[in-house]
Amino acid sequence: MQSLIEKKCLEQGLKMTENRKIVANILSNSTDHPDVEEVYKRCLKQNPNIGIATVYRSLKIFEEYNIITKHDFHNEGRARYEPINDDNHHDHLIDITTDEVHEFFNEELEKLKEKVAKEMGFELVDHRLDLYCRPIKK
Amino acid sequence: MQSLIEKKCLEQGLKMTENRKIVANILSNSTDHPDVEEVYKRCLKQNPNIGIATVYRSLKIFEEYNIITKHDFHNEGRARYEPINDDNHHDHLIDITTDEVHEFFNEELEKLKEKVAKEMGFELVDHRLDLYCRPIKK
DNA sequence: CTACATGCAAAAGATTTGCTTTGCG
DNA sequence: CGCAAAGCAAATCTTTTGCATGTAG
Repeated sequence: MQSLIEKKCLEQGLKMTENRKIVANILSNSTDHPDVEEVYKRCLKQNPNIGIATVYRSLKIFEEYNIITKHDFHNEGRARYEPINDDNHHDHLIDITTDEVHEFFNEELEKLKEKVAKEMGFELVDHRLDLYCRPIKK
Repeated sequence: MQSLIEKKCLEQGLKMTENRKIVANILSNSTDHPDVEEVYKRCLKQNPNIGIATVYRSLKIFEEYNIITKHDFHNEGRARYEPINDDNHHDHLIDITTDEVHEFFNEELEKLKEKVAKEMGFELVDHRLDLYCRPIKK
């Protein structure tokens, strides 16, 4: 069955090789914002011959076509990826005690971002909000 | 005259060597979020013998002591720094046509961040909001 | 069939580290 | 004086690239 990412690639006219399908499917089925090394490891299970350069190249292309997006939470020095889902924009809340990433969406927050940009004379093209938090102890 | 960063270092009991003073002063007097290479270049004017490793080490220490903060706008693969000024928290609006970084502060936005975190059962420790924008043409 | 994707290894860029010397407190 | 800082070069880590070969459209 064809993943959403794969579908978007085809719409954009990207050549769908075996490797690109694998990378696309892995990202489509991930909810944990994996880094490149992790994506590579998961790819190896489906194609033991894939090179990490191919993984880097695939991710870069998908990103250029706005099919996936890159993150650098906590400036950890290594990129993490997640699929872009147009009707599911969200921000991130990172639990600093576990490094777990939670997604959230707040309409009011979104409107406010637009408003601030407009007030400063800009049109909002993209944005990134990360909240680094500690769980409230009972 | 002693910079704010230098003062904070002393408060924390950090050893203030000539090089640390130089790095501290440069950052205190910068408003442009310079990257390490740029900080290094500015240091060289005051001490032609300083090594880039020293600049990296100083920045890292200042960051650990919460005296400065690191950014990775646009995932450009290279860290940028700015001083932390407790009574001057702000977010960033990046003009994608020029890469200029504008700072802004919006009380409502700040409150909303806290509120969202609390609703999810977390205490907000740190946060990062970057708006990537295009100037509105008249 | 042809242009583009791939694998591999080497290169590049950013940052860190080991070791010896220097200098702050 | 003693321990942490600095300089230099080598090491490390992540990402990119050159080149010969394979493959989707």
